[in-house]
Amino acid sequence: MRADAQRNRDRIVEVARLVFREQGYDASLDLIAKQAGVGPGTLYRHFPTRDDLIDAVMQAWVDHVQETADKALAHEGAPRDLLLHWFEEYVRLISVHKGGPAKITGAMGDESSPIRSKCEVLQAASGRVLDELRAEGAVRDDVTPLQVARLVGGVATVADSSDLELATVRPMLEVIADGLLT
Amino acid sequence: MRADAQRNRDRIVEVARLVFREQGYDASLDLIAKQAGVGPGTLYRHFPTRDDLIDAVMQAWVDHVQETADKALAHEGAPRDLLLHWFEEYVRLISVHKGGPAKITGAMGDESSPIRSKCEVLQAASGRVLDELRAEGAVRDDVTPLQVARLVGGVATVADSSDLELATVRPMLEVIADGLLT
DNA sequence: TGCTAAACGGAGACAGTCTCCGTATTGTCG
DNA sequence: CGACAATACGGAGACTGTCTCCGTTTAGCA
Repeated sequence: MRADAQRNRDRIVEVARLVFREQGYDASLDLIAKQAGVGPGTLYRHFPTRDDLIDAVMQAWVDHVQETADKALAHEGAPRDLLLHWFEEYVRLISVHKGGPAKITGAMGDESSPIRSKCEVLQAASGRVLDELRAEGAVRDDVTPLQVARLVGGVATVADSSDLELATVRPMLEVIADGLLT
Repeated sequence: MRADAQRNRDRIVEVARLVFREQGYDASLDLIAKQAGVGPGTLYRHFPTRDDLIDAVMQAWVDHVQETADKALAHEGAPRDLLLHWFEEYVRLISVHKGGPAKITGAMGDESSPIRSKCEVLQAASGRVLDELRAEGAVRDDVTPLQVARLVGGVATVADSSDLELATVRPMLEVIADGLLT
């Protein structure tokens, strides 16, 4: 890629990150282009679809997911606590941007979504936690990690769109955790 | 209301029902107006917001909810079966239109949403089923009906946006049911 | 029949998406 | 260094959807 193209691409992603955080994932792309000091054409050439741009913005977020999963795994205590703790972190992780939960959970399992690659990291992290517990025989094994991700993602989606407090969300996560534990 | 106004209103609702079913709740309102043979102004006077129109469309749906809840309650069998059966019906009920689950679950508990009145019927129906089971001491009582509605609504939202089969959804509902049962 | 309040409808302002293509910049090769 | 592809830019503008304003029409009543 030509140097100027790279520069512009970086600037667009940087601006998009800020705008998305402020206005949610449905912010105007033309506005992002303008704020980045480029024409709409340039933005659309680099990122043909909105999802492509979101995908780029999420790159940084991926590292954060990895780290959080590591911490959750290091968490000492009863399986229920570990599970609940991870669920809470999971909800927090996918809720950093307004509309994030729906976006991410919807993309999960959708082969054609460019966001999916990012979801895989999340799913992998989730899988690690689940495997850990499964090895101890603490959770039922007739439910796939993907289904668990969707269950928790569903709660996060509702919480996001209804602006629910963590205190309201926790009992719902408890239900899922209890339903999962053997 | 003047007779011609009533006629137009009815026509708009009727057309909207068909269009929403086909294209989902984000179909073009101007198109609905055109199909109903009225100007956009007329549509927007009757229904200032999209939600107001959706609300009107849902009126018929409410009766259906009532009826389904009655049937579920008449369902003989173990509490787990009753619960699971109701959950499946619940998902089906709120999924009749594309985008319905997100719309309905998001409106739940939002005082200002015009759709909420319709959700109340759903919540009431859900409450009846839950109360029935609670009376038998079959389900935990530290979770509110609203939270249950959100849990199941979350699953439906994900299922809707990911086009999941009922077979994929059922295990997720089982998790919730098992987490709820004492 | 004539009047008035109510209702209509469509032109058009506005905002967002996305593309096309003339112009400008980059990097390479003689 | 200079010229020439190749690459990238950007913005005008087509298109779609939302929503409003206001001149025109109509229903219903006296």
